[in-house]
Amino acid sequence: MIQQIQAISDPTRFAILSLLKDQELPAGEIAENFENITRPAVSQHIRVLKDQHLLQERREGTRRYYSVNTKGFSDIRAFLEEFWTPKLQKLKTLAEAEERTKK
Amino acid sequence: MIQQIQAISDPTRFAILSLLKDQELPAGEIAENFENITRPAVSQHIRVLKDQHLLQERREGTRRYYSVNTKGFSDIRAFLEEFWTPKLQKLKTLAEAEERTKK
DNA sequence: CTTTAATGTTAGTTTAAACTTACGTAAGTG
DNA sequence: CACTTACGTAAGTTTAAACTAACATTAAAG
Repeated sequence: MIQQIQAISDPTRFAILSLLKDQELPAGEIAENFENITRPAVSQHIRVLKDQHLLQERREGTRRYYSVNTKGFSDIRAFLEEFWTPKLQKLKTLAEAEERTKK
Repeated sequence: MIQQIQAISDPTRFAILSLLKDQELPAGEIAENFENITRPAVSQHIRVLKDQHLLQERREGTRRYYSVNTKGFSDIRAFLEEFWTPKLQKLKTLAEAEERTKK
């Protein structure tokens, strides 16, 4: 799961994901969207994202269309939910710790 | 926002966040939880997380207690929600693309 | 006002990973 | 079956960031 977060954290891969958020595109067109990055580099990033199940592939002749795999984000989401949702136990622990240091 | 994700993506920082999920701890005790990492390294990681507003600090004498700043996760959460939530427009675009390649 | 405890900071080294160049492959086209 | 198109892969280089060792700081205690 940490590997999924690492996959997302790279700026280029983040941009690729954002690009594919609402559409599917072939690898070549994805590369055209970036001026400062070559096609092979994009290809490698796609591989990383695919390995982490964050992208899915659809083949059509020589073309390979990529789109975001919504389901791949569920683990990351669940993890972040734990940070977002305030825990009663946590608040209690914080209060106790504060109490202790006052002594 | 990409910097927040990068902050979380490092395994050591990820472990620190997990450790502080339900409790606050002073820097020294955080470091004690990791065998293969020195105290200065932990200190640097704390700095990165604090810069990205993912940790908050409470000073008590010479000690500095750290805990997770729930609010700091809101941007990341909002971003991931967009991937999680299936978009009607997206499904439409995917269908159209599929149609086009069949010609 | 020196001393200690807890922590932060800086410089320099090591390590990981992103990128480029060159080559390989697989599916159509004439 | 040569040729092209669209893409993937591998080797090697470059770049970024994690780590260590040594020094600095800040707040209490004697």
